[in-house]
Amino acid sequence: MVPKELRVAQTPSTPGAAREPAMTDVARLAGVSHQTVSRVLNGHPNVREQTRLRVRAAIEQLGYRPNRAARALATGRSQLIGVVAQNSTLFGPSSLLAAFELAAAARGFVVSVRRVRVLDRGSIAEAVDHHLEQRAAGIVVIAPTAAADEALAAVPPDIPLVAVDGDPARGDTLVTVDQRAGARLATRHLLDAGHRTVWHVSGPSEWFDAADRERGWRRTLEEAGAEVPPVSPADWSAASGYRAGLILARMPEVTAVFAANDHLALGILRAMSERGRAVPGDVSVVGFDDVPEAAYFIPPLTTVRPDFATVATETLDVLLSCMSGEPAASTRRTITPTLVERDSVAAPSR
Amino acid sequence: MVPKELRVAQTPSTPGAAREPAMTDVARLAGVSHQTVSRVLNGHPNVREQTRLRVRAAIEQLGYRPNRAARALATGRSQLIGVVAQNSTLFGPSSLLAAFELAAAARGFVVSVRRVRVLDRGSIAEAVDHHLEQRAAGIVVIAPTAAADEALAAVPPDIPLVAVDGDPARGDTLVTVDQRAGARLATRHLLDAGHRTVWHVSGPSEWFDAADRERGWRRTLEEAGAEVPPVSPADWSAASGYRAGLILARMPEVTAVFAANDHLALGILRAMSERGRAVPGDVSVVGFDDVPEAAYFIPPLTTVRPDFATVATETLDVLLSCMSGEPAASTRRTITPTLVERDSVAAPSR
DNA sequence: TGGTTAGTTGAGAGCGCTAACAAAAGGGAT
DNA sequence: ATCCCTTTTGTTAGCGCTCTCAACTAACCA
Repeated sequence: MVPKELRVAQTPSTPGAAREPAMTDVARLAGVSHQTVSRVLNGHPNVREQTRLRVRAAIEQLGYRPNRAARALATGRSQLIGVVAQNSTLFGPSSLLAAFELAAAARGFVVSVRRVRVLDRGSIAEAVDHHLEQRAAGIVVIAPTAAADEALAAVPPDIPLVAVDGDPARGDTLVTVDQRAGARLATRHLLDAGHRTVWHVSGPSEWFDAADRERGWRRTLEEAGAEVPPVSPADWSAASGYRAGLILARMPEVTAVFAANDHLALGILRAMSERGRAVPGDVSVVGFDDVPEAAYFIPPLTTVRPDFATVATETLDVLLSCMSGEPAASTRRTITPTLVERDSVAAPSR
Repeated sequence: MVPKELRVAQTPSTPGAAREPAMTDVARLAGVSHQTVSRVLNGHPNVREQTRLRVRAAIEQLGYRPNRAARALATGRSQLIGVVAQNSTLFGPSSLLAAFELAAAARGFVVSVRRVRVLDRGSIAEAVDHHLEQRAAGIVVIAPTAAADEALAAVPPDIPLVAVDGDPARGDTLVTVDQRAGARLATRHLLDAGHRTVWHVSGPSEWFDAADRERGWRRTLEEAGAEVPPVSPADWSAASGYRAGLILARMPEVTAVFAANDHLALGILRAMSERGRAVPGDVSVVGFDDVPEAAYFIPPLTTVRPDFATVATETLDVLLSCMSGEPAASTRRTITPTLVERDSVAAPSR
């Protein structure tokens, strides 16, 4: 049953090198041409069942794996998706990234991540360039700042590119969390609890998501006819939330705070606790992100949850449809977050 | 100054296709052979300065980028490092991953990450196989469980492979945080504060790091002649820390707890607070990892900090030395963590 | 002046695969 | 049996790069 070429195929002509089996080795063993092997591998329909089986057996026996580099070279396109992300362990970006990698792998893509230290124009451009050099089939940029968006303008338009949480004003492909809706949810919730107004500790203003959360908060307040207090600027860290919280804690008129993310909220919680202001008794707090630990803050934090897994799959979806060259399909997706109610919100004491 | 072939090079023979410039295009424009271009690109020494400049100018002008797939095919090896990691947003693994990606990029490597949902043998094997198919130059596995380690045994020995936080009993290349030393630091610290003994809330026992932290804690207690209380088993989550904490909080004899990570500690902190046991007044708590928010827990958490950036660079270092085929160099590295003292530890009240 | 060397460049083959075409091999219907 | 059509298989030519080896140049010493 097994062809006689067997021994030949197992011992390559260069005995010392012991190179990986190539397609021709499989072909020889199966007694077919390398092209037939290629057809079997790529699921080409016109191959006789018997032949297909023989080829599969040969592949199995030799432990053959196709060489992706050769395939990429021959076809001119790779199965590689390049991702540009920022070097942070922030919950949002990293869970998004993880979810994306998983989703891409499930669809047979390789993902190569390039981290950038800072989100400036040069770094982003360098990272994108790197992916272009790899002949990436598509590029995903998770970099929600204006500088990043500028860098994206320089990318040749023929390569599929999706920005995640980029400039909402951006024309082309974009997948975003509806930050404004999330902020509205949080602010509305506090207002509905009876608070006269809501204070805001914001993220770094150069981030689109921070800016949009602030905008959503402001708009909601205005619509409700509530006073719009000055925002407390911060970055995303618990440390800056703590600093902002220390000030807010001294102001008796502050009864409700919307923090731009959960870590900021954690810092605020601690500042309040230190200054003897009870949460939610004296001050109500709402966060954003729903980090897994938020339910175990003191008190458990009411927060806004964006579904990162959905963002990831939608991103892949958009990218794939761009890659298959159907730009007609909707190239913008917006994911609306939900409110998770816990114990950090109550009616004001007065 | 500019050669006359300029126009020819700019308009490729197939006007419609407008393909990316290849090495021969550069060569034509610079008036040299493609081989010389290759030499310039690879920093080969024997190229006349004038020629080098001419080639560089042509590269610049055409916006040429070398095709990595072609290079990989020709040389038989890629500049790609495959990473197998688990699909989690746990602080340790994800900061390690980020640091590694950054370090690898700095050394000119592409890193491709393959996430696995569960750390069982099959998943790990599949992920490793995937990287093998890519002809990865090296593989890094961040999967600290026994099942993962078994899967690694099946990898052909000629491909450089480094396990991070793998089985300490493992023979070959391995980079680990010295979990035992960290646990000792934490336990010792609590003992030194005057506690009769220290209770432990552990991570999932199939993780090597969890097992090792427990082992370090137990050993330290034994050496000090202290009673070894039963461990409270948990996973890494704040939720399970909370559940364990609820029980510990009911036991008056519990005055000191060492949690296997900071999120567990957070859950414990909350359980204590809920049951009216003051930290550190009634109970002292120490965590592990030093997540950025730990300083803003209530109270700020004393914890053990493993330096993930160092783990990442060491990992790359070991991998690179394996790849250059010098197995003589130390293939095992151990990173010793440090204790970060904050406010969650005090002397027992009695 | 020739011969020897080192430095510099070019020509050609081949890495492992796919794409396009060409050639067999199997059915009916005539 | 002949023709045509469909299905299956083989042949050939690249993809863009690196490698090996040969060829050319210039410089040096005898």
